[in-house]
Amino acid sequence: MAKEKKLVESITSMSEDFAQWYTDVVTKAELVDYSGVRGCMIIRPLGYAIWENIQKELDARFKATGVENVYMPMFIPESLLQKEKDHVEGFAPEVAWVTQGGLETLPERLCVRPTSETLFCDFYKRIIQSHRDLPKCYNQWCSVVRWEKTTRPFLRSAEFLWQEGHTAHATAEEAEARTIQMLNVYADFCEDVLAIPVIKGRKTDKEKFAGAEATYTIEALMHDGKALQSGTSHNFGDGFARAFGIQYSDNNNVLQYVHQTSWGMSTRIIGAIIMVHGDDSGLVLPPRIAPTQAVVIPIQQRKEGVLEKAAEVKEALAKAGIRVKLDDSDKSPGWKFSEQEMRGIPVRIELGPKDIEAGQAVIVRRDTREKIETSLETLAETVQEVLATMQSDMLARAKHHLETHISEAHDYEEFKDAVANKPGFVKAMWCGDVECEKKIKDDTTATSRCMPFEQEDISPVCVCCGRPAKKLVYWGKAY
RNA sequence: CGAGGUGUGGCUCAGUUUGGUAGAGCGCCGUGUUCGGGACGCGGAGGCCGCAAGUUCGAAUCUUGUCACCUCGACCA
Repeated sequence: MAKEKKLVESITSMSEDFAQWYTDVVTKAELVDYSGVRGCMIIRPLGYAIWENIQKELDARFKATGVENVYMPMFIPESLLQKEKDHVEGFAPEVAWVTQGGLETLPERLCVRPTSETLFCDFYKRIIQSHRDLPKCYNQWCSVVRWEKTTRPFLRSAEFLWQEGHTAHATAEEAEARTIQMLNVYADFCEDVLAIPVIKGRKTDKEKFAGAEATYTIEALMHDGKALQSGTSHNFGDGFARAFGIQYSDNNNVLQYVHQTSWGMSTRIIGAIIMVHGDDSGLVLPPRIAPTQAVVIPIQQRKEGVLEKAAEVKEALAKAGIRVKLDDSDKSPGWKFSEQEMRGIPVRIELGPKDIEAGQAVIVRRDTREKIETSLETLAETVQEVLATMQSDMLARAKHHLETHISEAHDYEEFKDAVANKPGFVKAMWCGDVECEKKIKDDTTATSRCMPFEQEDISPVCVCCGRPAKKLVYWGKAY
């Protein structure tokens, strides 16, 4: 009896089958639908509204650091893509090609952008001549295409939405500073707005972006203990500049190569919101990102005055700046409760004849189902408070989950046991040799997630080979 | 790309072994009673069974081919 009743029978429970739970939530909360094109998803109004909020928040943060938005073509001539060797090798297996225009075969095939470094480089080469032209800090919101073998809504789709920032700087120091700055923008955004704590660190050479000198990442931990790379920021050094010939005259009139960065966050982060906060009743949206923060559910709505009062309450909340809706459909209240929970709306406000008589309403939190009876006079303020509390509680819970799912391994047996039996990140020392990374992956399927900025020294030797250790690495199974 | 699985009203599926008038539940439409955790009555609409050939008097069912999707691996945000 103590066991919580599962209110929504149509969602597979997390503990039973996490992958199926994810698919159920994504489709039943109407975030996405499958399309007629393999691996491509239809993002439905709720899913897209979440993305719009993400865009709004991130865009403001970018612009506060001096970033300007542009738009690049979605096609890249093959010759352009070929210019940076590591880059093309990294992306070649997953690009889509356009070979025909109208009825004619194209003289040079066009790649549908998997990312736009080459286009930005080609453009920067033309518009940068002097140190006075620097820095250039451009960003674009667009979709990209990667011909993935297996796909999942949000987590890995053949076409996905993202933003990609591309900057060019006079010095290596400036480029490095910008790389770290943008990583911090992502990390702060995840914590403050999405209530998702992340581990910040640097990727190993094996895991870094094709063509980058250094890749920094934020890694989030999903409810099932798997890691999700949630945003990346790359320092290209002058590698792309040399490949594309992007040079400027410094103040001594000496030609110098620019130093570049790029950084991106995609609709994949919506998958993180789902898998960090969701529960067996469906989606749970952090109030700050929720398209609808509160829904007013009238009880016995055909009774005299109920709907009118409900509409009044809704207006009052809207006036206070709360994103609120009134559900006056003729479904039963129980149905509406489940629907609200499935779609992750942070609070619902129940309002029936009894409440109206008492001059109150019942606020119910999505995350805890706590019921709070509140006077109608102070309802807006109380809802604001509840939303704020819920936001911070969600972050605290996610932090607790993260902290309690990090284990340490000092030798290989301990490591293999941790990967197999302790879901989450495993901290272990590494010698820096890619062969050890490969062996670990072959033996355990875990990959290096990052070398955290906050380094510790938990053992003098590599967890894999026993040679002297160079770095502490977070390892884990990843999406 | 490897291994498995599934295609039948909007959804979930039964029917296929043994060929013989296409079914159920949910949803949907109309209507009335309901309403504090997925209400109920009555009436109704909706499917050439993924697609294409073949076998047969007759194919959702048998044969061959083909396409799509899902799950798990290898590759990636």
